[in-house]
Amino acid sequence: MALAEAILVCLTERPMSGYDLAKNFDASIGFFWRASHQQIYRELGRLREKGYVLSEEVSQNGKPNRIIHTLTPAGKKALRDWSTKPAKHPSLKDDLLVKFYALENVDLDALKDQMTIRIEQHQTKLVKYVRIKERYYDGKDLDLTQKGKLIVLEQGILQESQTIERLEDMMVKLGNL
Amino acid sequence: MALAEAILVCLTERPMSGYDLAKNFDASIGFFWRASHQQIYRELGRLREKGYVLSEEVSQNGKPNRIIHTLTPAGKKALRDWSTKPAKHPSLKDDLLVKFYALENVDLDALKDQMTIRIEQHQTKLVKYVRIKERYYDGKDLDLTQKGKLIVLEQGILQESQTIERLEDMMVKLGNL
DNA sequence: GGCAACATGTAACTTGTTACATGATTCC
DNA sequence: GGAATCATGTAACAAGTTACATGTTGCC
Repeated sequence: MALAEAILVCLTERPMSGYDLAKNFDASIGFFWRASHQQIYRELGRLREKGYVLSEEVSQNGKPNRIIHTLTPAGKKALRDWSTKPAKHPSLKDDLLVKFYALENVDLDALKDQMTIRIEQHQTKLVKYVRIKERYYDGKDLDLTQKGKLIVLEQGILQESQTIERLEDMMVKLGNL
Repeated sequence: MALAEAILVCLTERPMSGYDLAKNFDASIGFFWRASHQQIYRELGRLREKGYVLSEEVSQNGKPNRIIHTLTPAGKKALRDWSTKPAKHPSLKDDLLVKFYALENVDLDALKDQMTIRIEQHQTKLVKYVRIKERYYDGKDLDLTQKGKLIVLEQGILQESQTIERLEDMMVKLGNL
């Protein structure tokens, strides 16, 4: 289970509230590990119990109070330990490909529409990644952590553009049946 | 939830036992939808209750009895209905990329080892796909369903080889830090 | 005799999703 | 006045994992 670790990874950057984390999981780290705010709050509770994070309430003028979670030395150690354990193969589950597996029992027009939507989703992602790269990484001096993030970002950019190409190819094949 | 539908899709091909389905989820359809035998048996129970499959015990000489599940017309209809509903974005969760996100808090040598293993896993998959294509699809006359499977298979082959390239590129970058 | 493959399941637990619940501030 | 964003959570349920449980046949 790497949700715990994904949260710890986020907190290496800076202490954050559950809300901040949820936004992060919608943006940066969420590009390859998605989690809802409910999951994050539940997991934060467990991390607190284990002593991997320290949670402190901070009052803000006007706005509701925030609870800021800070990575503890124990949390940092847990993260390093986890990093040495073998990575699991990523879980793959794709509706769309399942549908291709029984073309005779499927609505082909609906499938084409879904392909179009899927392609657009990947294009949106691609644009997002490229913008982030240009804004935060291009032409900057980077430390080790930033270099790691850049590697992932560049791999994401490649992956998205290749995925789009493959989906477009599938669309053509679907049209020529 | 598409596990139910993935099972129904498998059963369009031919009636099968839970054991057969589990093997299928280890091989063909499992390339983009993984499920354990426990999940499959549980789901088969539900599909039976809904009337989407018909389950009949068949005795075999010597071997333990098998329970053969057949897709019903209601199941076929459910499948077509499902096919028109929007596909979900595939769930992405990748340990390995999470680890890249906090390079300073991670064991770099261990990470490299994990990358090597990951690359090998994709190579194994690639070989498997290519063999299946050669053995069952190349130079054959194909019906609609087989054509759909071939499309997925070819997209899988491309995906795997591109993934291997990207991972190798990441390895090089990791070495040059 | 032992191991792999065949064959089907239950139980306990962890993860992930959907819906509900509340309340403040800021911008239009 | 209404919508969006900020901010935190609970409850119920669905899906996925791990461990347990049992018994056969066929091959070496």
